[in-house]
Amino acid sequence: MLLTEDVAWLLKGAEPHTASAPVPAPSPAPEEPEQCPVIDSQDVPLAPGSSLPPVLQEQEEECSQEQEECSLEQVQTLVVGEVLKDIETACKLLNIPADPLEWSSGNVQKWVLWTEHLYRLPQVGGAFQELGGREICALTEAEFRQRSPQSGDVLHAHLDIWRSEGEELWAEADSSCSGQPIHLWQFLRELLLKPHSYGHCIRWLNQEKGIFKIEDSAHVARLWGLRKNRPAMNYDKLSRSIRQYYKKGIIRKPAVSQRLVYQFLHPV
DNA sequence: CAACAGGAGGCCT
DNA sequence: AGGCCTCCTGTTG
Repeated sequence: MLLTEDVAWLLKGAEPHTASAPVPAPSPAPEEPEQCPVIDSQDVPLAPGSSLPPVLQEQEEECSQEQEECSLEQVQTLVVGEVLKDIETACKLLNIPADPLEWSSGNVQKWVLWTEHLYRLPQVGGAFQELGGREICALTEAEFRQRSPQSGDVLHAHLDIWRSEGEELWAEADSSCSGQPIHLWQFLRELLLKPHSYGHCIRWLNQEKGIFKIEDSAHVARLWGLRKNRPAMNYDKLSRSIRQYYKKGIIRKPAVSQRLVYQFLHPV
């Protein structure tokens, strides 16, 4: 969760047009028109499972010495790749298009709720109700703050990232995410695969054995409810659905039963 | 008191 | 019919 937020500030500061420039249309990257769609960051020395911050620090130190442009570009490539993956995951989990311009008012509401729960922002209530994707994208940061004095600026920053990354993803995400309904076990696995985003509410105890623990039952239930459009979802009902998996051999209680700890039977 | 187990009925695709 | 959602009773730590 920290990562993406750090990334938000990093991107803001690193972008050529800083601060509140009145950007009318979602501005694609002004440079490198051809090679930017490469999401896979193979040229970057980063192990798949390793965390980002140490690398960033390393790069930034180099930045301050010399080769500012080159290092900065590497960092941006790295960061953009991570952000793209995060957005892609969120799209799948929320079942909304990656491009905010395509959002319905329901999608907007979902995104707001999701973002404020993911980053534990103060709840904005209906501040953005009845707004479609195009409308919320047209709002300035000031208007965001006006509608939500407490978290409007953060929401605006996140929407900015979605806007700049969205159109690259929407074709791919559209084909992969807006499909059949996701299963609960798939949803849980997706959360578990994004520990830096969801590790505070669900995490592996032993990934090899598929054993995981729900750290914040109410939070996980809320996210599941958002995904399924079930505002009344709670852990009591979510756990009942998990229990349905017992006889199907998808999830079980581990040998030593612990509260809020479950185990996938066919780990992947 | 919250998590846990599981029956039963309804709803939707 | 399968996969939940909802509501329920009862048990357990």
